[in-house]
Amino acid sequence: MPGAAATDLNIVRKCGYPGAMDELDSEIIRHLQLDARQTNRELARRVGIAPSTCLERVRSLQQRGVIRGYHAAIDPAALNRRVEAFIATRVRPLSRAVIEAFRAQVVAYPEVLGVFVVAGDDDFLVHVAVRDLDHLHGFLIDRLSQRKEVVSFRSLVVYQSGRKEVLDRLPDA
Amino acid sequence: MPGAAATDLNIVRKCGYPGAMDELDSEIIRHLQLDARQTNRELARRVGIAPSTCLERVRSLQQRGVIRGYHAAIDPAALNRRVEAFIATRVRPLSRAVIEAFRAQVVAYPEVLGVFVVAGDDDFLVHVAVRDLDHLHGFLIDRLSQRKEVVSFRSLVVYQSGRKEVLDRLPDA
DNA sequence: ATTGAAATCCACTTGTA
DNA sequence: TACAAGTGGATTTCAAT
Repeated sequence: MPGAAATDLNIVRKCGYPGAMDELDSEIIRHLQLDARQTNRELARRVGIAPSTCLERVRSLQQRGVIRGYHAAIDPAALNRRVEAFIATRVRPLSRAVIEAFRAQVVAYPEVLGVFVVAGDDDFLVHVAVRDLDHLHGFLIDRLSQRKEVVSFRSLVVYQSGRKEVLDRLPDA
Repeated sequence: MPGAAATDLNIVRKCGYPGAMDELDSEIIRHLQLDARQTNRELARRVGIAPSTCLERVRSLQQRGVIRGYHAAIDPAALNRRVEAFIATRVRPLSRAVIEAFRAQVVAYPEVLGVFVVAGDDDFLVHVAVRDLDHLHGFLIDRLSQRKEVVSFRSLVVYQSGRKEVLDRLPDA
């Protein structure tokens, strides 16, 4: 069926995502970002479709990888993490092997929230949340400085942070 | 009852969080970070308590603000956001009013994932996710450069990112 | 504070348009 | 693909320890 195949490809090209992502999917995603634990009935009512239809949509979104998971957001203070920082880090040599090893091993440290490989003067941005400033210092000298590939770093301690919980789909144009 | 008050204060000081956070709470939180949509029965079975007890613990954690919410994680590509970057930004004057206005208004831009007020050479780290490099450029010149308080910025485009989904509680010692 | 049972509500499946 | 109904199962409440 070449006609159908062409249509599918057009949809993929237009939306930039296989499986189509219409307005209904976007609405479902928006509501699940806001509250992932609401019942399927609530969700269906809010987006204006039947519960069974809604359930099918959600399962499709999960299977397509659009929905990657459902996570509880925890107060950092309850996890004993009152100090948050980004650590801009430079490593040498800048080879694929070094970058990959650094990324994988650093993200495994319990203090680390995430590791970003970035373009610019710095090679990495390491996002950490630790108990206090003493423990940040401890992380820097006991973990980061111990690594042979690290040539320099500087800390950007976070005084305030404003994160967005619900992200809308950006327009194609 | 001064004895009880002293005990409560000791608990607060020791755990760093009012309401106590024992091992059971930590286990519940760990499982809910991994999968926020699992049923209460599953969760209860995994931590080894009765479903009704588990429900009570979860509700207490919510009421105490330890659990802040449940959010679905969405593939950025499905949201038409294939380019991610941090933008280190400097503003002047560095007054409380300017900082607060910048933070509140910039986080409201649809491209922005989060805004961090940081210590160091840069005043802010603006985390964005946009359609492509052209749109990143567009954000920089149409949004950021338009703001009177912005004196300079530099982009750190993210090539790879590794984020942690489950955060453990750090030890008190 | 934790538990077990009862009642209500929801998810999942099947059938149909 | 979307909807409607029925069944099995889960959530929630409540009484008791």
